[in-house]
Amino acid sequence: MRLRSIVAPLLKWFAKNARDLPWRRTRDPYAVWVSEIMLQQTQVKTVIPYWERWMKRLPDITALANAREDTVIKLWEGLGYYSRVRNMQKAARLIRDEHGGRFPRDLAGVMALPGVGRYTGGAVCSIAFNQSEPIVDGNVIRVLTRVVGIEESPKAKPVLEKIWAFTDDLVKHAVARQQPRQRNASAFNQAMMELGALVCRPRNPLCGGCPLQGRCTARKENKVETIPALAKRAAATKRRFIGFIINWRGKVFVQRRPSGDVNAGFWEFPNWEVSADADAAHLAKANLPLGQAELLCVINHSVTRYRNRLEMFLLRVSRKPRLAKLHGEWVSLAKIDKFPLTAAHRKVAKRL
DNA sequence: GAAGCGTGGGA
DNA sequence: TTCCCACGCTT
Repeated sequence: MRLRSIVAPLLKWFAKNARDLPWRRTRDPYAVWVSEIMLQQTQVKTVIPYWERWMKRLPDITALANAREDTVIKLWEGLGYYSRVRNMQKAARLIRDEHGGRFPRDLAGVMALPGVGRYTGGAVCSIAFNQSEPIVDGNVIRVLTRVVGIEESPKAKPVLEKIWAFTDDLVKHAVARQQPRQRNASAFNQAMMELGALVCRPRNPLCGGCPLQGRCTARKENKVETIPALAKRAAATKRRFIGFIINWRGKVFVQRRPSGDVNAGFWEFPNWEVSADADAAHLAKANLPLGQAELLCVINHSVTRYRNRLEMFLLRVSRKPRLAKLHGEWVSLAKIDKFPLTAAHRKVAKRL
């Protein structure tokens, strides 16, 4: 197939242009897996310090499996998608208990871990073990739709399956032609993603520096700006929250989100959702003591399709209030940094 | 303000 | 079984 002719120039380009990223200096499947989970949701620049801190504190499966949940969650604070970090610890415990602590070595075994799907399974198997498993992420989709000139939306199932079939063929071709001591399944998969990240960017791609420019249909037909076809986005919903910093003798009250909830295990200041158009009278009826509180700040915080507005009030009390219905702790401001807070509440804490 | 991004749970 | 969307933060 003609598409196979992209493999050689791509590998050559990658050998010269690959970024020196910390997780590229290891083939430890645990380290690769940690980096892949972090990279699913966050850009490289942000992930680097998180990955380095994580690997220092939890250098292997055993360390992660045996760590306290608080420790693990704290290491993830600020990355978002917190169910993934809980899945990672579940996976580590599963490896400890069911696999004798040894990371699974095949695609089915890796994909059986919670939080690992087709992409991450293929990434770990190709990058850590150099197995010729294909991977398709946003970068690969962009590179291939452009090179091949696919104008239909890659969200459509048959289109996506076609892209998986292309990469599957390409990674096997890359391995078939590899020289001894080369790691071409690893290099090919990373090269596709690296090209998407550095050259074949979503906007303003650097076609002039692309090793595939002579083979790219989108470039030839002047469709680089319209391929891949964008999906229409769901409308955002506005939500409004009222929260309190209850300050008693220099300590503030924080509560832990229960397991099963969004952001389970994270801490936050007491807060409630109120209707978007609630005014002071409505809030008074809800028994919220706004009268004695001063507005500290308003945090606008976007989460997936929600535009959240969090109004935080400062309430100073001289007697320790009985907050029987709220399960939480009084912490001094100096110690608030030790608690994993959700992003919006971390912003609030920074204003204190 | 819009776009980007894998997995998994529920429709 | 297949499809849709929640999940969170950054640029």
